[in-house]
Amino acid sequence: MREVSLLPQSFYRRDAREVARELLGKRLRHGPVVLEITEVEAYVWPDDSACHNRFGKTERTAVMFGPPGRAYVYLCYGLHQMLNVVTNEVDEGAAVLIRSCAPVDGLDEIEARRGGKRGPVLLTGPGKVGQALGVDTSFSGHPLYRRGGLEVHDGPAPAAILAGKRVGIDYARPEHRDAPWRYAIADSPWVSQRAGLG
DNA sequence: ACAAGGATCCTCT
DNA sequence: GAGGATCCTTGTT
Repeated sequence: MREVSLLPQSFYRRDAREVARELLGKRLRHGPVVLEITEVEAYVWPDDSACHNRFGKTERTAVMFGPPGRAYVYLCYGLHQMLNVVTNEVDEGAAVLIRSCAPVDGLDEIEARRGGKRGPVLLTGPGKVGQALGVDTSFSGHPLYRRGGLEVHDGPAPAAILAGKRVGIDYARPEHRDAPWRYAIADSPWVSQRAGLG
């Protein structure tokens, strides 16, 4: 790929919604696989009844309350590895969920990990991103701003961004369930559940 | 120690 | 559009 251009830890030390919007177009890299981030969701501090921080700091969510710029990976429905990026200051539990990506490099590896599938179905959904990238809960706490292993690099800013409601959080209070904290690159085919984005 | 439910994906209809 | 897979985290007893 191009020049090494890791995002600094300071990039992540602010509100999750701001980090989420700016992560669009950036690159996730893990070994031969390089992905462009195309869709994200912000889970914010301090008041968000959809966020895992709603029970306070627990064993699982402790990394969310730690330093920004680290991975927060958790298991969903017993089988999906969900990759998040920790934001905000220490002791503030917030993160950005990576929902969809587009392939940049390592397509053979991506397709192999995704069962030989082709096209947008490869990477449009958070469980798919985790599988294609080859991450699991053992990556939780891994610093993304240092070289080695899973990394986040700079990338071209998108021309236009769409926002909409977050997906799969019907249990949250209305003001959080309906908040437009999901962001995607406009006109990208690599976006899940396009309905609801505007 | 237990029961409940989940920031999803795939297959089939 | 509906349902099952699959197991960990959490709150409660």
